Amino acid sequence: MYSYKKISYQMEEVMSMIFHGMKLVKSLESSLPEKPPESLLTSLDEIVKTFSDANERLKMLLEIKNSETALNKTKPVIVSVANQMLMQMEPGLMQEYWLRYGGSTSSQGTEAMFQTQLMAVDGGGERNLTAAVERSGASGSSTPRQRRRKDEGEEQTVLVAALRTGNTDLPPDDNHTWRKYGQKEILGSRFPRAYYRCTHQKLYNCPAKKQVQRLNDDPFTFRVTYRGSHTCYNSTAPTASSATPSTIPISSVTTGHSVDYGLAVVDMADVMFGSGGVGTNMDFIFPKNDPS
DNA sequence: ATTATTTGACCTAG
DNA sequence: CTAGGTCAAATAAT
Repeated sequence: MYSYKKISYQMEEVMSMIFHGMKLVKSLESSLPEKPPESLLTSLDEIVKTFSDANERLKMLLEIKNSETALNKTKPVIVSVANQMLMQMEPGLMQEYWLRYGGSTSSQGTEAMFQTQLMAVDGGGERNLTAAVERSGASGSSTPRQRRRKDEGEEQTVLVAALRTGNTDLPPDDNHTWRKYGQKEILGSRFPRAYYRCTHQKLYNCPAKKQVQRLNDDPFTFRVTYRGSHTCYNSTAPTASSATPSTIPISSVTTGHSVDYGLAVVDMADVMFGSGGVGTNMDFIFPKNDPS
């Protein structure tokens, strides 16, 4: 049996794959002129495979979803949902495609990209759903645990002020989701150092980590050190309107570069599958503020 | 029932 | 050996 948590988690993976695909497209696009045919082929292969995988995965998810909710009206709508999501996620990319492939007012380019994949949903490809979904089964119990190497790329240190508002001043909140995995007393520091890693480390090897250390002299300030940039595309939405920086950078030293996407994939999954209980609310098709 | 945090053990570079 | 970083089992939170 599948829980809904599981499914929306799977949805996250699908969205991540799509993001990755789009990234590949962009990178190909920017280096298109000076690309030798061989490497062009390689790039295209990779892109096709990425989207194809996402397509397969999405098909399975929809099969599951449809079989679990006796209702059946999702299919025609999915395309527009995908479009809507893409517009939210990558307006820039959409625009590019409109210009290039002569779309009209609606998002033709991207629509075309996805139509092929999503139409296939109707084709009722009977697949072994269970096999692919519950893959993470038993493995060799004694893996000689690989140890971390030294120096994992860039490093960025930021000083942030603790929140003055009332209570515990501990969690400075950037726009990523972190999972604490350790805490250590540091020699010569009055306060412990906390270790976090990206929550979506599982969504294939997102290496992002951070350390949070309260300053000795100024307990109202934290030193946050970031290591590795996110390869997951699941930043929590920094909505343009809600510019409430709960975290105030005082100063920063940067040696790296990171990409931020506008909307969390997690939220995408919620749009499509809802975050609530099982089999409820088929209105997930429309935006939250839909009048109806 | 799943996901997150806590915390001592464990690991590795120096 | 020590110090800092990470793992993972127990525990808490949702």
